[in-house]
Amino acid sequence: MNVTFNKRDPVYVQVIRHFKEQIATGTFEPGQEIPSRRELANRLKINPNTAQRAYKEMEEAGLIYTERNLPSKITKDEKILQSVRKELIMEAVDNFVHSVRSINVPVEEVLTLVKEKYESGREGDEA
Amino acid sequence: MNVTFNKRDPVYVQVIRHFKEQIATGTFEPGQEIPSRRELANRLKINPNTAQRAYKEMEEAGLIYTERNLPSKITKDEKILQSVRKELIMEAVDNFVHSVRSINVPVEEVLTLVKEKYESGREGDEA
DNA sequence: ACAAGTGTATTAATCGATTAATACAAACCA
DNA sequence: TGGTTTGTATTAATCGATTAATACACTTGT
Repeated sequence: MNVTFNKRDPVYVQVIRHFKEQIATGTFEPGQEIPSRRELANRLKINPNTAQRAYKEMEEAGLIYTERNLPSKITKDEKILQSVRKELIMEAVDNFVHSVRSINVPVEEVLTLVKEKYESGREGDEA
Repeated sequence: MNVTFNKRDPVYVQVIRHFKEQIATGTFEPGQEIPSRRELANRLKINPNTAQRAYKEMEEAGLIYTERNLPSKITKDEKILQSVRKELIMEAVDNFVHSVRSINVPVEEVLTLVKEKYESGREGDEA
């Protein structure tokens, strides 16, 4: 549970992003308990309401669920879990293609650059 | 000179981006005159100060230059002109690779998706 | 000389999302 | 039972970047 915040995006957005990445990589199991709002706030040194906001949006998106006032858990819905990965990928691809298209970069050049860049930092998996 | 603004990014940032794209694609020639601040503001329906801010930042970056109070012009420095394209591309590639790495997408899958997406919308050149 | 168009600088207002404060309700556990 | 921990809701404050208002200086062309 290590998150480094940039100051460009809102904290709650970055928290959501972090959870989505954990889900997409399979670090979170279906049904797994996640930290309480206050617990997460303590760990990340953020305001409890900010944690709450992140959790609330994730719950509305079906990523987590809450029964009574027990600690929230990762959804067990495999469809949703898989779609998280797909959506993260598609979003990245869409943004990227849009960017390079707007400056007329040939597709071959694009592919070469991506491949090189991807393989250049190839050790372990730092986010 | 057609710009569609989103409401996520500041206007002046989008204006700069627009000019950079024009430079990167060669739509602007070295030394070419560009619209005055007020003229641009009129065309784009934005505040003159917003146009000024965009121009000021572009001037600081060496993209344009101003002699006395004549209309500003695109720089003639080929080094800078070329670097604009390179930087736009590199920025896009960096962001993209970072995104897909953080969710462990294999490079082959990434390349395939980019290629497909890139070639899917293949007609004319809409930004 | 004058009018209209440049670029520039200083200062102020806006504006909205984000973050925070606080209180409430329910459940669990010792 | 009582204290602690859940989740939740409502409201308020903050906060900073972005945008806007205004005035000035200079040049050009008629």
